[in-house]
Amino acid sequence: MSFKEEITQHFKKGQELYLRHISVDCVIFGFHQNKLNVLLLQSKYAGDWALPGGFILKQEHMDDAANRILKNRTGLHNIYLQQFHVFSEPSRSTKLMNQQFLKNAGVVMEESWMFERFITVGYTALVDFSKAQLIPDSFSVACEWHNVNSLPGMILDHREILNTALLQLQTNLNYHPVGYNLLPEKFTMPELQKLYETILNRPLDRRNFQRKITGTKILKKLDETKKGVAHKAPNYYKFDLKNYKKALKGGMGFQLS
Amino acid sequence: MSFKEEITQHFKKGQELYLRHISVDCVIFGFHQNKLNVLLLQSKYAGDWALPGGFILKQEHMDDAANRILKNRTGLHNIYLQQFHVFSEPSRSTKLMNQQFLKNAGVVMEESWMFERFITVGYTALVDFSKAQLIPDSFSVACEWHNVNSLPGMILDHREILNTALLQLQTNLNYHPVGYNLLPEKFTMPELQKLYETILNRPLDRRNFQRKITGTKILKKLDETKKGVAHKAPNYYKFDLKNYKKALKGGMGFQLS
DNA sequence: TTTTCATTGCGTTAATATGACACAATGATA
DNA sequence: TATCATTGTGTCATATTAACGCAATGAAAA
Repeated sequence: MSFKEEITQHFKKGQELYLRHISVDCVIFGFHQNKLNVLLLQSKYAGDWALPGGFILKQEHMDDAANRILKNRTGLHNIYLQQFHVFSEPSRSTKLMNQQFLKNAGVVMEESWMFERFITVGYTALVDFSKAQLIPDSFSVACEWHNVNSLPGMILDHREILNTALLQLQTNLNYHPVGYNLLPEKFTMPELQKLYETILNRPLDRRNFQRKITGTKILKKLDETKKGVAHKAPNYYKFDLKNYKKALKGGMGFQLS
Repeated sequence: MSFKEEITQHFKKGQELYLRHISVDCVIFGFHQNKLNVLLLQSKYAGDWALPGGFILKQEHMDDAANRILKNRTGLHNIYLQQFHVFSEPSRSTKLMNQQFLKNAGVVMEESWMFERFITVGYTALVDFSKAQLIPDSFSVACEWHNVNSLPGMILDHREILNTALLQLQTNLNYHPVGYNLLPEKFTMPELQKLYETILNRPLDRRNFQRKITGTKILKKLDETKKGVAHKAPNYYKFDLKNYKKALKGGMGFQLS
């Protein structure tokens, strides 16, 4: 099936499958080798990059739609994924923009549910870079991680959505724990600190960080040190899942210095 | 025009006017005489109470829709009103529930955009109880303030929406100022404290409260004391609007004891 | 007029949290 | 065996917080 046929099919089926006017866009942050990346798709014909997104099935919970999108792009599931903001600027997408996209694809349509105005709900997640199996959707040629400090051109208001998510991630770092399903089962304190530093984009005091994190009780210290490393071997920790999840809801309430 | 005609008209026009599947519900808190109230509408035929809500015009920003609803119910505008959560449970409203509502109203319709599934965006605001001119919408017999501690039966998931808003209001109290367009131009420290205590539903230490609020610089102390009161006359304050708005965005960052 | 007294403004103190830094222990590498 | 970057633990001055004391105020009571 050609792309033209595929997309035409998709557009027709979509009208029956999805709620109109509403989309979901996911800002999926990935952490790997002390870099904070975000998952982007390159549009087959627009050239610019887009957040992984999609629509809500007529009988689907919006959270499930977001999880479905995440799963389809990365193979990951059971990830802490949460809505953070609704973007509803009437001019955020226009009929002309959407038609242009199709024209580039060689498809001519006068009317479609896709040409109508969309309000989008932003979701954000933090995943383990290395565990994700990236798969582009049918509109895209590429599905890649991009460093948040060097982002390519992006479609519509996706840059704004991304910035909002990043700001929110940084703000929430003081109140909500981070790291589960992002770090390996066992990890060291310096590894956890690097994660925080990468998100905040600034250095933290090693000793104060340890004191504060330890104070939250979200960690369990293991009777094991990392092997085969130069210099003093750091201790292994794992998350105390019970307290971790409690902190996810209730907050941890400390300020990072 | 009878209600039956009116509602039939409304339903037909709505299809042209509004985005489908999306609604807005406002949790409008009102403060008056040291009580925290919330604005509710009583459905003409359902009996239960509902949050003031509505739909988004085809070319309207969602924030504008929320402000329009607030304005229509209370006459108030330029109020700090913000989205706080999207409620998208597929079963939160059903065709049967909506049809039943109409049947009660004596209107029989087989199909309507109103019967379709709705995702609703919750907005929250805090207004001056006494400045609001309450006006029910055409679906409602009453538009009244209800104390948050004694709420009546509510339709759909409106109770859950309200609870979410209240929790969020309490949580945000540590980071965002409250009181502007809620207290009179000039107010006393005990009055401001009462507002905080009412929202948090617990007493605060008078002296520590004053020290912390003063520390945020959102207040300007006036050279004037309240007249005609028993006991020592408290000083008047007003908000330093510049710092207040800065704190609205950036946060104040203190914990209330 | 004088006294009473609930309330306000300002201050104190102890406990706790924070930011900045010191130092010994570790263990692969030189 | 010595080196040395890194880790674990601790110290200390300062800031913040929670809890409370006390004199000043001024309408109401005596």
